[in-house]
Amino acid sequence: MSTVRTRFAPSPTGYLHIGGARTALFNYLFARHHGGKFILRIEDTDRERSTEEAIEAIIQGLTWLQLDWDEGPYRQTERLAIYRDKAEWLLQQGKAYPCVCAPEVLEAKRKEALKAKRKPMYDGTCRPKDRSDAESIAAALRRSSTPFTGTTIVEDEVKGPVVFENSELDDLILVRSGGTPTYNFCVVVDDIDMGITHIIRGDDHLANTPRQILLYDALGHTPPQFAHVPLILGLDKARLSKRHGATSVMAYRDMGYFPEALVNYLVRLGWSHGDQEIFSRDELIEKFSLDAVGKSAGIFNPEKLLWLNSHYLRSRPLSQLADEIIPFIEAKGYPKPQHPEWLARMIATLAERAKTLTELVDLAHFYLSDDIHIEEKAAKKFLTREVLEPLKQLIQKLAALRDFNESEIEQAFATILHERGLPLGELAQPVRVALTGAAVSPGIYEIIAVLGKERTLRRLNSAVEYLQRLDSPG
RNA sequence: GGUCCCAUCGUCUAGCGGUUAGGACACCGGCCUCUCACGUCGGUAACACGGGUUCGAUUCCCGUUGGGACCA
Repeated sequence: MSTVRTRFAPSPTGYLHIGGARTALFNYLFARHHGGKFILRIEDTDRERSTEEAIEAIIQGLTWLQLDWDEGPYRQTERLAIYRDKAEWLLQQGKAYPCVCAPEVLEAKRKEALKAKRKPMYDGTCRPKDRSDAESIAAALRRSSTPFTGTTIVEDEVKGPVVFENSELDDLILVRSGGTPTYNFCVVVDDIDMGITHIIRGDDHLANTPRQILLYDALGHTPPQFAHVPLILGLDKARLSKRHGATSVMAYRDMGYFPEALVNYLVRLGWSHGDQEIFSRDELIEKFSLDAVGKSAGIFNPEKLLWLNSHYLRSRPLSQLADEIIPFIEAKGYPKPQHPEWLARMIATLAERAKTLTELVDLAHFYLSDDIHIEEKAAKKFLTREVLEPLKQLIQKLAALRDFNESEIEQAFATILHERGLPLGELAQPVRVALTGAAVSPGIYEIIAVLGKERTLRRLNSAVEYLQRLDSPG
């Protein structure tokens, strides 16, 4: 019995982006579903573009999403000897040959082919006509085993069988003249070496797959199962990239998103399970399968992600939110609240109104700071002469409360309203403006209770002063 | 340009020959209500086009169109 082994193999040229994260997620879920292993491999043979920071960033992203891997990170740059050995072996087997064509010559031929509207393919100049002996491996190596006829079929788990004419495939470069192995060669060698059973990757790799299959043959191995998942597109239907806004996974963390929400969003972009929208991690592992992965590319929809995030925000335990919100409070420059319990009470009034942690902090401004700004429009509409007396009365009543809790506060309001024959709105709105600076906020009693007697009275008193100034012109 | 992939509401999708074409996000309205939000009820909105196959096509096949990817 062969256990399932999948891998995520990013090249460390930048942060972990949305598309990569989904590929990693699918690999992770598939492995977990089958009780197999999920392997992380860093494809850093392109030394020009690979950086240590990028490796760190990718690891950080995967960690944040809790896509934990079982092996690795392996690094291709640590495996160069293996590629060299394999190349040598292919050479000895007569399945590869040295190619000494000068890059300029190849380039010229390519341009010529393009001009003549022919497919730019290697013309096989260095291909051994008979059984010429391989001299130097220092020259670029090309695989010579590409058949001229027949077809190579990719039996894809997502796309179904995809047929390629072998005549369309040319001999590909295995090792460059400088001695560095090429991408296609390394992937195959690594996937064989690491016992990968299922290659789940973006469908931008589909066109490379037939050549890779031929390489598996040359190396004497059966190819693994392939599953090419569609790419994620931006709003303009072009492949998702930086110009479509935030594409870095960590940027979403910084914007106050939860990893659960991002995972839930990404998994549903291209995969479905009937009508279900919300999935716990365990459910995903239980239900994920490749045959429910769609064939067509999906457009990244930030609004749905936002909705999912608000869902997770609302269903999160308050104590956890109180914990998670602190860095966001500090990032906005507010003093760090000293009492987690109070913070939890504050969040309780706000949670269903916020979609992200960042938004939660913004909505909490009047709790977090006493330096509140009263919106002019709101003041004009609600802080009018008529409310001066009711406001004064409210201050008295609130000041007299022993238990400053919601029901006591509500009682105080009720008494005043009853005595004066006022509807609640006529007192609640002015108080709301006085306490928060705006005409929109959580329920008035909860605000007052959370703010506490002292801060409430201070703000109500300044509102009274403001109203008295209105009354004494000049 | 060549090769390959793809095509259901604006978006993500269900559908696997016979459905009033379902759900979700977004949008619009009602209800709830101290504002906002949540919640709830309802609404607008899709099978790209043309040929076949079939008693019957959203579904199967072939084209067209459109989009995407790879090749440099």
